Amino acid sequence: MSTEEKIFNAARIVFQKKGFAGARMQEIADEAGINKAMLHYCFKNKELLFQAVFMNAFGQLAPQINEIFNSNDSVFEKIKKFTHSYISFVILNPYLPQFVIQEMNNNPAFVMSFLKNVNRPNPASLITQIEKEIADGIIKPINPKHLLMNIISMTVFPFAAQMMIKGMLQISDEEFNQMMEERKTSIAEQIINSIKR
Amino acid sequence: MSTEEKIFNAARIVFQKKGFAGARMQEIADEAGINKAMLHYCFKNKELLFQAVFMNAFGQLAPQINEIFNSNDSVFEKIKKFTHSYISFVILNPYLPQFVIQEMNNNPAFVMSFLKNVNRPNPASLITQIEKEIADGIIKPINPKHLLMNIISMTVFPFAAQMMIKGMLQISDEEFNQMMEERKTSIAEQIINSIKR
DNA sequence: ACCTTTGTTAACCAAATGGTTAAACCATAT
DNA sequence: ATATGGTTTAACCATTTGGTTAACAAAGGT
Repeated sequence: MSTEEKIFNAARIVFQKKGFAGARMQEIADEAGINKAMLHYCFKNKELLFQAVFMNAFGQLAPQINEIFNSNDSVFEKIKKFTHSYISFVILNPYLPQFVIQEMNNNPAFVMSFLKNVNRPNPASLITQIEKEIADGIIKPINPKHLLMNIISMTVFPFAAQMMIKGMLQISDEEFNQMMEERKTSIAEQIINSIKR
Repeated sequence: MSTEEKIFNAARIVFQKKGFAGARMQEIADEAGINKAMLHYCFKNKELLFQAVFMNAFGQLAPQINEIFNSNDSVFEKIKKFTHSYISFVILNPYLPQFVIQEMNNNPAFVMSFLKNVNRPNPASLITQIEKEIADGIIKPINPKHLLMNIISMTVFPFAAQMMIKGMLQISDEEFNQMMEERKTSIAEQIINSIKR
């Protein structure tokens, strides 16, 4: 593994755990097992190193989602595939959702600007499809944006608010993971059940 | 308004916007319009000032939720009341959810310890009630913890991930607020619709 | 009037932190 | 062998940041 990769991986770990403001360059260097000066040699400064990590994190999520959003499946099929593949992915990267959400809220300017350039998750076509299936009588009338919000909320929130959920429902790590496995299918069932004619 | 109150309010604003690590004592002092030394005179140090703010934030949420969770209403009634009152409250304190979630994730040790002492949102009795109504045939069979997770997710997530939601669905502040108004009732309808016999 | 307690400030301090530098290291081509 | 180029490090630097101090003001009790 090249030094640049070692740094990047270390940075990902530290930034995702502590956020931009809470992360320390020294801690990233230690995690990577190299001298702090190398961080600046490879990535210029904290800001740019962070951007590399953030873009990468976001870049992993977006295309996956778009692929499903823009396929030829029915809405029900898309919901099933989305929840399943999203949860599978996030189980392997549990810090990602909270990380992205936190930094988007803490630095709206930077994020909003880059949301216009990079290929962001774009639900536009899915929204038209939902409207069409409503018109065709396949789905009960509902505001498509609310429907999307509900799907995303149920899927992402338990990961983003992991500590709160665990504390409140008093569940262990194992039980949590098992519930997330169940949610791969249960969320779609739940949603479809409430909107199908 | 006493100096202590001025500091506390300023601290709430700054901490909720930037988080513990991102907040600067000087910025809090400026926001309060007083000298930085007063922060330490009144609250000893950053840690304690933060704890005061966090406890207050959490303390505002918990009892409100418990009141509903532990009332004599039916499950459906509780769901309606919860979503309505929670969203009403959070519209007035939009930074709260992300703040609490962020700091719980960034500092699990501190939070978990205090979750055992302070009266936390306790859904234990609601869970038994759900099990009973399932047995009575009022509600379709469902894991009560998943049901709770779904309710909380749909209610809280749009506020916690405000920037992401706005960016993704391309909605303005006004449109966002209007949707949150709609969700006061639509979430409960959605959920009840999917679990009622 | 005078002392004591409380509130408030400007100036200061030590530690932490992001960033730089100059020298050393090491592979490779000549 | 040696010069050359990129790579890596220890030591250093400037600024920021949480926290302290000592002086000062204001209020209250005697």
